[in-house]
Formats: sequence, C-alpha cells, structure tokens
Amino acid sequence: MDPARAIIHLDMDAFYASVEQLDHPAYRGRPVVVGADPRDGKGRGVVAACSYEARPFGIRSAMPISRAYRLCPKAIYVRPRMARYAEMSDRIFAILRDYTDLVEPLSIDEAFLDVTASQRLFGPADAIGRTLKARIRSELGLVASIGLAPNKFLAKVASDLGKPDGFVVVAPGKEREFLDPLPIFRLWGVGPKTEARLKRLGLQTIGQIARMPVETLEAMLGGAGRDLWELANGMDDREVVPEQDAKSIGAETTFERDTEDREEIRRTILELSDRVGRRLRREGYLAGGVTLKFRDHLFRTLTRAAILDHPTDVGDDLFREAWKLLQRVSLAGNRVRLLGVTATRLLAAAEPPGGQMSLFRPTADPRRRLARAVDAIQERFGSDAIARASLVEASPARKGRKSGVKDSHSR
DNA sequence: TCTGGGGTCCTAGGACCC
DNA sequence: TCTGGGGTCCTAGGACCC
Repeated sequence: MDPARAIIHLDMDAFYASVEQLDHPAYRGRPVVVGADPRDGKGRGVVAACSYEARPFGIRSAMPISRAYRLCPKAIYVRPRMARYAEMSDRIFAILRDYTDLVEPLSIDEAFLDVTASQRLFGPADAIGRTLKARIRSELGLVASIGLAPNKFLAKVASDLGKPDGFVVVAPGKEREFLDPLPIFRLWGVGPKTEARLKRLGLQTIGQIARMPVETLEAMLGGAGRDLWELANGMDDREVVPEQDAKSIGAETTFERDTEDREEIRRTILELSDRVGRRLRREGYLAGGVTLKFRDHLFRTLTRAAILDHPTDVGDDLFREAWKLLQRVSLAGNRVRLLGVTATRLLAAAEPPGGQMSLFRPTADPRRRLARAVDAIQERFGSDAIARASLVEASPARKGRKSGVKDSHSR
C-alpha cells in the first residue's frame, strides 16, 4: 500500500455573492442573489450564487430566478461580473500554488491540491490547510472551506460538510466511519436520477451501499456500480492532475422569448460562432468538429454534430457548418428556446495564439488573418469597437436589449 | 418551480471493415 | 439466401458537475 496521501479540496463559500459583498460594502449582511435579471419575477434563468443571508429564505443556487424573487423580492439582485470573479480566482490560485504545483482547478472557485510532498517544506497538511484559509481571508477578504483527506472524494465531501467557513479532516483509517451515515447523494456521480433509483431499492445511506456485494451494484448500474461501491468504501485513487487540455469549447444562449424568426436564429448562430472562434484563437485551438444545440419551447433538447473537412478557428467556418446542421433539425411547429454552438475535436493550433507572425504569413488563410486583426482591435479598444455589419444592422427589436449575447459575456 | 451557461463522461446503436 | 464475430468510429442523448 502507498503511504497515505494528503489531498486538500478547497471551495470558496458563496463565491460570486461574496465578491459582490466585498466590492459593495452596502451589500454586506444582506441577502445577495447573483444571476439572471428577475424582471419582477418574470425573468428566465437561474441563481448563479447567493449569499448566506439569502438562504434562510429558501434561495439556493441553480434555482429559477423567478422563484428566488418570489421567495425574497427584497434581496439584492445583481448580474454576474465574470471578469471580476476570474481576477479574484487568479489571486486565490496564486496563493494555492505557493504550497504545491499539484493544484487541479475544478472550476473558477474550487480546486484539489496534493500536499503530500509539500509537508517536508511547509509542515503537516492540516497546518497548510489552515494557512491557505487564513491567507485567503486576510489577503483577499474571502472565506474558503477546506476538506483534508487521503483522497479526492473524501476531501471533497469533507469540505462540503464543513460549509461555510469549514475545515474538516478525515484521518486515514476513519474513511468508513466518516462516510457511513451520509446520504447517498453525497457520492460523486449520484444525481437526482440515480438517487431516486437507489432509494427505490431501499438504499438511503452510503454505508448501506458500502456493505452491498459489489456484483449486485454492477448488475444494477453497470460499470458505474463498481465506481459507486468503491467511493462508498472510501476508495479513490485518482491523482491530482494540474493541467488538462480542453476537449470542447462552446457558447449557448437562451432567448428572452421563444422565437421562430429565421433571421434572429441566423444572427444568433453567427454571434455564437464568432464567440467560439474568438475563444479558440485566444486559447490556441483549432476545431475539428462542430455541434449545434437546439432546445425548443417544450424544453426538448436536440444536438447535431459534424466533422469539419479542415480544422478551423474562424467563426465564419463554424457558422457555415452550424447553419447546415440547423437544416437537419425539424423546426416544424417548434419555437426555439435555446441555441448553442460548440467546437469539438480540438487540436492545438500550430501557430502561437495571438502571435503577430500569423498576420504576415503569406500562406495564412485571409479569413484567419481578418479574424486575428479584429481580435487585436477588440483587445485594444473593446468589443464594441468593431463588429460585423450583419450584426450591427440587426433588427430594431434588439435595440435596448441589454443582455445581448455579446454583452452578457464581456461585461 | 419551470428550468443558465460552461463543461465532462458514459452508453446504445448503427455503419463499416476484416 | 442467409449469414459470424470482433473491432473501431461516429452520433445522439442523457446524467452529472459547478
């Protein structure tokens, strides 16, 4: 057996809402809801994050914003400021990397750290964990919850249980004792569907799953059954992996009102394709495939995918393919709720991303050169400085629509 | 209650090849 | 005329996570 590893899971408490309270002293001590515009309870969209003061009202993240509004109309409702959260995230991750290179980001505000080897330099793992919490609080004014355990799964569950401002340690040998009484939804990979299925079989706690013959679970759930059984028994040998290549890059948007307007649909697919192209170029990828996502007024979701003849990072190419894919979706009688464009089969672009050289290479595709020139102008002067004529001359209906596809991301 | 936007992973079924 | 078995690749859908 390996000597016990020391894995930390760090998760920021109410991250977006906490940053808003940090930046707006008037919000402190008050219920803050970050998410879609509630529009007097008629808005679409969900709660991205809420402060702990909002929780006694029953507000939770991922809840429809209209419901949150009914529960607490007096809360402070703000739109997400992703650029600001990303900036704070960078500072958090910089602190984490002071203690180990083995930092695996799970999201903007959550990470695993393997501090097994760090202990020689920085002392025991729980001291490292306490230092991380203290530095994030004193240097950034934000609160993190931490779980420390011999593996990723246990560390994750530990940090969740301690929230907010938690610090929970699962010592080697105490895995089963810690997990046994917990409800099954705490297992990674058990969402609402699997939870309902397991409950129908009379399974309520992780301990009950741990004590079942693994073959029974395998017969019920296939390969996932063994994974669940191992997690329930506190077994998880996944490594902390610092860098992982993206497998897809996408953008999607939900219309304020379901639409059947061909022109609006076309324009939206073009905007989404441009956004994806820009990200591909910025992050140095070429797309080998495109997927179009389509959701109708009954919330039915369809996807159609294609492989490109030539990998690309140009929005026009993505658009042309996505538009072809749309023709494969039967629109008859369907109003469109959501459209999405995703670049798949990503390859690392041979040229350095954003490199000036590419502007002068005689063999470079002129549309890629144009796209990069537009990137440079937008980088320098902002995304409103230059746009496609076909998008600028968009129908008057779009005027005053503050949550346009482009705006919502660049703000 | 009426469901965002960003992703990852898994599976079933069909096409195709040997 | 009826037909194996293995393998790979691809698509679409869905569960799940934050």
